[in-house]
Amino acid sequence: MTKAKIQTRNADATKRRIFNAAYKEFAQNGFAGARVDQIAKKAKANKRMIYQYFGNKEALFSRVLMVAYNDIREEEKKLELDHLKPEKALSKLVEFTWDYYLSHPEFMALVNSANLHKARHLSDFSIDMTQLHSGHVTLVKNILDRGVASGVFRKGVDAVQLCITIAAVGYYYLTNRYSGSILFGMDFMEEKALKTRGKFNKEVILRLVKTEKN
Amino acid sequence: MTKAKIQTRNADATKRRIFNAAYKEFAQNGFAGARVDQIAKKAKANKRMIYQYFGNKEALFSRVLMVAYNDIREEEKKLELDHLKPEKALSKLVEFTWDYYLSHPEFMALVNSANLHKARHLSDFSIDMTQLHSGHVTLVKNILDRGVASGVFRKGVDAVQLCITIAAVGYYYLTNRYSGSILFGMDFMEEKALKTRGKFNKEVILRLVKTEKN
Amino acid sequence: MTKAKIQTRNADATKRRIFNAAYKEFAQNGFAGARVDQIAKKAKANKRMIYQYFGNKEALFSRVLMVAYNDIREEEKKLELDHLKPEKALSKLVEFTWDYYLSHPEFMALVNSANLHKARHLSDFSIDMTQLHSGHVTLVKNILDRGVASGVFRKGVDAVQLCITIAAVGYYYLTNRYSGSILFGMDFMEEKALKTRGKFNKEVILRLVKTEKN
Amino acid sequence: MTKAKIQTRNADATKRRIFNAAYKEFAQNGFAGARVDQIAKKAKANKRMIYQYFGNKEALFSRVLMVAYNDIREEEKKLELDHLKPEKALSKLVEFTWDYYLSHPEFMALVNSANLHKARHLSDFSIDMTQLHSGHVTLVKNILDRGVASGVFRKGVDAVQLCITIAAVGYYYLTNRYSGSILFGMDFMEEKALKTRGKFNKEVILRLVKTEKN
DNA sequence: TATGAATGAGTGTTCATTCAT
DNA sequence: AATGAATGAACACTCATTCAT
Repeated sequence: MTKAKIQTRNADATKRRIFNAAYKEFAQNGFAGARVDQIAKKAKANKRMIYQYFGNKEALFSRVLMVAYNDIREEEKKLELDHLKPEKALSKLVEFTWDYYLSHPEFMALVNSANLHKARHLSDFSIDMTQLHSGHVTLVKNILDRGVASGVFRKGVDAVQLCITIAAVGYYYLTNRYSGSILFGMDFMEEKALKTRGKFNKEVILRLVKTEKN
Repeated sequence: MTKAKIQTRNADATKRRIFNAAYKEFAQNGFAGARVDQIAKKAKANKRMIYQYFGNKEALFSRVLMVAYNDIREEEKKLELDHLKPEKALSKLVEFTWDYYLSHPEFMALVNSANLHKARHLSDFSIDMTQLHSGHVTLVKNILDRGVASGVFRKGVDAVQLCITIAAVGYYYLTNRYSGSILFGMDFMEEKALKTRGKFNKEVILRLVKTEKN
Repeated sequence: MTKAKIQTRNADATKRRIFNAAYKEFAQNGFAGARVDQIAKKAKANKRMIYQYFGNKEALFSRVLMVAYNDIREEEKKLELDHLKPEKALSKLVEFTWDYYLSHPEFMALVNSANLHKARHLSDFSIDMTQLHSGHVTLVKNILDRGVASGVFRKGVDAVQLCITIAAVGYYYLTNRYSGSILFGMDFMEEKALKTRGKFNKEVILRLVKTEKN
Repeated sequence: MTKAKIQTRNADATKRRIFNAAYKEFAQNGFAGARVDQIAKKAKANKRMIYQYFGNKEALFSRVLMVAYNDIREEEKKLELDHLKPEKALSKLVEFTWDYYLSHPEFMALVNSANLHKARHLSDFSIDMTQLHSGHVTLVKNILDRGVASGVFRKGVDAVQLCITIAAVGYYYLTNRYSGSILFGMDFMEEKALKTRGKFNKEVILRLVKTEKN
């Protein structure tokens, strides 16, 4: 193994450590609240390396956002929903979305921060983002179409609006879990409460698309 | 003969100007990104006055949050939904929620920032907040109960989950309007898109609670 | 009683409250550490009054210093040492000095602060101060002279140096009581320790001036 | 070939420059009156470096105090008083103390400031300080014991009280040199006056401990 | 590739003092 | 005689970024 390779490997490792640290720091504190010093410290890297590898704080945040969005879609692909019946497929997607948010609360914090800054950190990768996401809409649209064809789903449900709603019902509950717990006087993160909400989400979506029984 | 007070040497007016400026600054930049200097400048007040009247940045943010939450409930009360038929009442509430978020995008930004900080700025007023909000849940619960009694709504829908969902469908769309516009490749804030979403929200909620036709 | 008189009386009372508050504040925090706001608060007076009555922070400090120096001499006069035998008189003076410092620790703090600022706050009253103090030296000198005349004190002890030393032995112990307690590993302010030191001071001074026995 | 390091990019040098500047600034203005900006300026260092190397203003003051106390003891050790006869040793110690205060007036200013703050800046190093100082007491005690053994010193003189008194007679005169000059109407720092006082101090201490002649 | 030292603009906060009534 | 509102400069401290090695 050549020296160049080792250096590359170390460089890659450093870069990855910085990225992971940045991911956490941005998620915990938002873009404005995140500290470059803290990222370097968490990454056990020299601060200078951050600038070497990522340019500056803003570019690093952009990078983190892009990867974050990519990750969720990557996971989604693994579901292989095309093999399932429409109703089951949709139910599983709602469940997946909820579970993903639940196990990746940082994702929501990043998205919120991105929007506070009017998504300007996304605009560099605008095209990639749109393309990446179109797969998601197509996925939902396919399920819907199959459901309509088999008569279990009603016609006329817009796929984009459905996508948004699937995300909304879980996202809102979880991103506002702290204020929610105070306002509603209950622990939003308690196991039972989470189970209840997870089930409720599926009901919201399915009642929205299913054909009325007769 | 008393004259209308000039803006100078008027404690109440200054306090109000500071508050309003803070409201905007926090909404635009989040808690961490907000600048006390900027608030003073926007309020055309001396920075010292901010500390005189509100203590410090954190207390000012707490105050802003409390008022923001109060405002939305105050507006809600004006709807007088008890006079309306259940279905109409619920529809109007969904519409109101959507319209309120639409005309007060700062509200969502504030709530997001509060949650980024784990709602610690709310905990000072925890009790007031809970009480304030309980009225909201009761309102929804009354509509639900009336609907069940008259047979238009199905039994077993949890009022709290419904409250959350009513908020969720509008909040998510609007708070993530910037990233959404990029991801879905459409302008989320375009008039037609807003109308479409507003209508969709109502459908989501009503299909969730309505009795199945036969 | 006329209105003018009441106002005067109130004005005097306010002035006195301010003065007393300033005395404490300067003693507790030194000149630089003292806060005008705090003085006003302690005095339950409007801050503006401080400037009305005393000009500014520096002038107020000057005033406090002058009164502080005056007070100790005023108390000293009450001792009527001329009626006592030289040895007894000197012993009583040492005791008085120690007791005064002990019961007026603020005095030492004020003097220290004055010296940190090179006594510029004293220079306005330079002449008064010198005159005031000359009485003190005279007092000691008289005791010394009487002692020499009666053979109990040796000749050639300088009155000024004696004055300084009488002050020094108590002042140093008390003004440095906090650092002293740490350095010497004992509580300088404990009752027994104070008694020991008080007695020691007298021994230092008397052995210094007394004729050698034969 | 190594070259002598330039002052820039030299952590140790910068740290030392900051320390020295802080020493002066604290001595001149006390803790409260000292300005961090001024320290940076004097040290020709960036303000940020102060925080990098010392944490904050309080910690820097603590550090300065500790070193200041250490320095005087370090110098004292060089005297090698054990080789001298008791009377000579004691006389030399009094002289040293006086000379040290005279050539290090900052030391007294620092100690005064530390005591104004109730020595809280010393408490971090409480144990070190006590231990450091115990050497000083032992030194004096040894001289006393040797003197008693050889019959030149009387029995029963407490070493701690003696230590305090040796310091007191010089410290008081010098720390209050500005007010003293005004009160006593003479220049405390004039060469002759200093000589007189230096001599007087020795007399105070020696008369205190020496055996009465017969 | 990597590092620790350094920077200047800025951060929230507090100060002594003055204004308007 | 008295007040509360207001000010601007200063305060301790921190930021993202760059330099020298």
